[in-house]
Amino acid sequence: MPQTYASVESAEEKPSNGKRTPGRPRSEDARKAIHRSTLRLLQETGFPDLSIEAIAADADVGKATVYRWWPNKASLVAEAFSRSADEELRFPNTGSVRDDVGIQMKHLVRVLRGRRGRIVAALIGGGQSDPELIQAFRDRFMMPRRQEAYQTLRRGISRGELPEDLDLDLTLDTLYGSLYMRFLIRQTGLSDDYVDKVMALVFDGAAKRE
Amino acid sequence: MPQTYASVESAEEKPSNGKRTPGRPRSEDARKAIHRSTLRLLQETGFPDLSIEAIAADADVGKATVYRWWPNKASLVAEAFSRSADEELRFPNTGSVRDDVGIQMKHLVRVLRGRRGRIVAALIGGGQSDPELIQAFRDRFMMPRRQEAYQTLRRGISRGELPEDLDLDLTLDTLYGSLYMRFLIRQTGLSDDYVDKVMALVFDGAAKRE
Amino acid sequence: MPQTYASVESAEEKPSNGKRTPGRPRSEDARKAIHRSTLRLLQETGFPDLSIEAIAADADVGKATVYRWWPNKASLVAEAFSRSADEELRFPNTGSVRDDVGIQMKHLVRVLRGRRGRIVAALIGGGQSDPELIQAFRDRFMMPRRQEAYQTLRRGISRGELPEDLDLDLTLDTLYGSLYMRFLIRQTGLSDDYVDKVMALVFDGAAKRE
Amino acid sequence: MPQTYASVESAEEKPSNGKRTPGRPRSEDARKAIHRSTLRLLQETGFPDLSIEAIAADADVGKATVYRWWPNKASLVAEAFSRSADEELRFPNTGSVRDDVGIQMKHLVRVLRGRRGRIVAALIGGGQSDPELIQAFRDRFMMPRRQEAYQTLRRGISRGELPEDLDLDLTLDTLYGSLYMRFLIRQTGLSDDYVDKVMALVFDGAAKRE
DNA sequence: CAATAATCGAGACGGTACGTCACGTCTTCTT
DNA sequence: AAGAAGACGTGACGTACCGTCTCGATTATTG
Repeated sequence: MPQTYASVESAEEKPSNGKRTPGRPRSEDARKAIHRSTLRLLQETGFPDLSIEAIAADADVGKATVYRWWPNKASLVAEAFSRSADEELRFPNTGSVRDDVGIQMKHLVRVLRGRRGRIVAALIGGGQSDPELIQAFRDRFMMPRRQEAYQTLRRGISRGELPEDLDLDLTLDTLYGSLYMRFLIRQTGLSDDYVDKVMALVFDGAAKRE
Repeated sequence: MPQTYASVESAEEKPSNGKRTPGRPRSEDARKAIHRSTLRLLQETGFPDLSIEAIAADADVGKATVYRWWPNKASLVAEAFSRSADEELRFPNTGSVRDDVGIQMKHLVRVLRGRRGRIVAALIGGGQSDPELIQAFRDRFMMPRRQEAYQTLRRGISRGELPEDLDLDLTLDTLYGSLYMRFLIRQTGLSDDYVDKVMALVFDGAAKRE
Repeated sequence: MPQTYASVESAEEKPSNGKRTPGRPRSEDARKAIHRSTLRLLQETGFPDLSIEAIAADADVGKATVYRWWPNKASLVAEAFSRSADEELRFPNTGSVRDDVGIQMKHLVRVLRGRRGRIVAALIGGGQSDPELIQAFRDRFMMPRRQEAYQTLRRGISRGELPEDLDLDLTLDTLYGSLYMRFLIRQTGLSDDYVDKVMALVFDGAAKRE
Repeated sequence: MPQTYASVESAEEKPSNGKRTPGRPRSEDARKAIHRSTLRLLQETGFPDLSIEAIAADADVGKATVYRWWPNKASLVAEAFSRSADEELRFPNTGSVRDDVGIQMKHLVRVLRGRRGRIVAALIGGGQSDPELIQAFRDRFMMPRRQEAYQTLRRGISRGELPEDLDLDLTLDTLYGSLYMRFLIRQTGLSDDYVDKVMALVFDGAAKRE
């Protein structure tokens, strides 16, 4: 059966050796309709109230078709989300680390405050009780961006804007953790202005300079 | 009806104006047994798989008794958790802001990594699709601690350790956001050592000093 | 406890020996209100959907007050109904058996077709699965009338209108069974005209006279 | 949806127009097991104490399967009963109306006094507060027999045993009403001998012949 | 006049069954 | 072989009543 976890972690399904598998091929229409319905219903109801029954009905698809290709709700949501992943969260390269990171953080703020924010919240929220879901979120959404973030910070180091021994993960977890704190828990005060203040705090420090 | 959310946000149930409410009084035994079973089953199964059916059975209580006093699973968990809320997360007063905050953060790290961490994760996770639950978490768990945090930071300001114009919420969201980033999303690297490094980063800044 | 079956079969509760029992006496208001609510709700919902919860609420009475005085729903309904029993179903004495019985049967038809018919149907219907209820119906409603019917038929015999060896129960069961057949099962065609035709059939016979 | 009352009144379920309905077909095993359990439990407990929960458990069937096909307990019982309906209540053709009707009435007496009597009582009793149930009883149990009864009486008319203007429904309601009076209300005295006496009374009349 | 006693209303209690919903699996015909 | 359709057994949902209980308050008789 193809619904092993490989299909969640990588989008590879084809054996890609000349021969095609016999029988009716998988329907691309069904796959797309399921993704579309998943994302739409996820925004409306949140992860725990999202039912596969409803997805199948909404996508005009048999329930068995969903179960044939995805082992559980989490992997379906993770895949649907990552397919809709955006180019708008790429890091720019302006010549200034602070600008590069600040610009990207503001893009993220826009995403989180928009309608896709509900999906991100659903993924992280659902992930608290579903290890595979949070894993998928990390692998498919967070890590690709973090790779770029590393490069951006390293450019800053090589330009002398940041110290050579800077702990990249620590820095990024603190910068973005500040955003997620307001997004997930405080659920208020998440704005471009806040990004500027977080940047200033983390780069310059809270303590009084002597 | 007592099952409004007021009863979750404040522990006040008694009208306490001379007259008692008529009818058989609420059973304290039942309330305690329900709390106990809730916390126990929550650790065993996680929030989404926690069923009120199971709680009632485990507590030797009628299902209706649960529904009579709590409008949903979320509020029940929130209340049960906050009743077990800890003295161990108080802020000390050592004479140094950095020490005070650092010590408290390390206590929090210990809680999050321990068995009560599952409950915190369940509350924040469940709260992503239940506004009342995250509200309850903020009001009952987070805010009491934050009040102490404000005082601790203000002591630091008055002692000259921190600048007078310090944005308290910004500072705290960044410090604790860094922890929650690793607790909720990265799910790794949460340690006393990490607390020290976050403290150093936020207080002294990431940027190279001239 | 006073709720033995004596209290259903006879309305006698008072010991009626000079001494009154100590303590607060039973409330007549409550008893009447319960009877009233019982009959009203019985018409609205039928016996199986009649709940003691609803009766108590409707009568502004504690549930325990109902349970204190009646052992079950059946006895409550039977008593409430028999208290409302009518003078309008007495047998007249016109000098003709056929007239006497016909007039009474037409009165019964009017009762069955009216709003009290629902109660009779509820009693007989409920009695099919509750021996005490059908027993109460027989004892309290049917038998008092049948006693009068016997006398009416016997008057007819002594006047020579009916044969001396007439089986009274057989005759009455057939006359009234014909009505109840249309009331309970066929639920149509129950009218004064039908009474006349039943009378003619039973008194004169269906077979062709030679 | 198939669970309309049409499916109770007529046994027709198949559309039987060339095409089958799509999807997994209804399980005949489940249907039979539910019927069997219904009849068995009905005899044991009576209609009001018969729970669909218990039927489903006894039949090793999901509760939803019961609710999918029957709108309520009443229709389930009615259908289960009518499926077990008997050939033993057919009218014979002996050449004498009185014999034909008498024989059939005695068969009915045997049914009512036997274990299937409880079911008949449950149907008529339950039907007093459920119009659809009594309707189903009439349509499925009573009317088929009454059609035969009409023919039997008409044979008697054509043979000159009965007058040409005989009111068939009146006659049958009176004959059978007499039996049901003793079955439903008096709950005593229902015997073959009683049938003979009812026959004599209704055919020859109660009044004294001149 | 106080003490005693049974009632009253109110309403919470542990239960049971309700009828619904979604689960994940299955069985059919069609593509 | 995959598709849709939809029935299947399972089990939790939240609700309604069951009959019992525990309250304070009320209303009588008894000492």
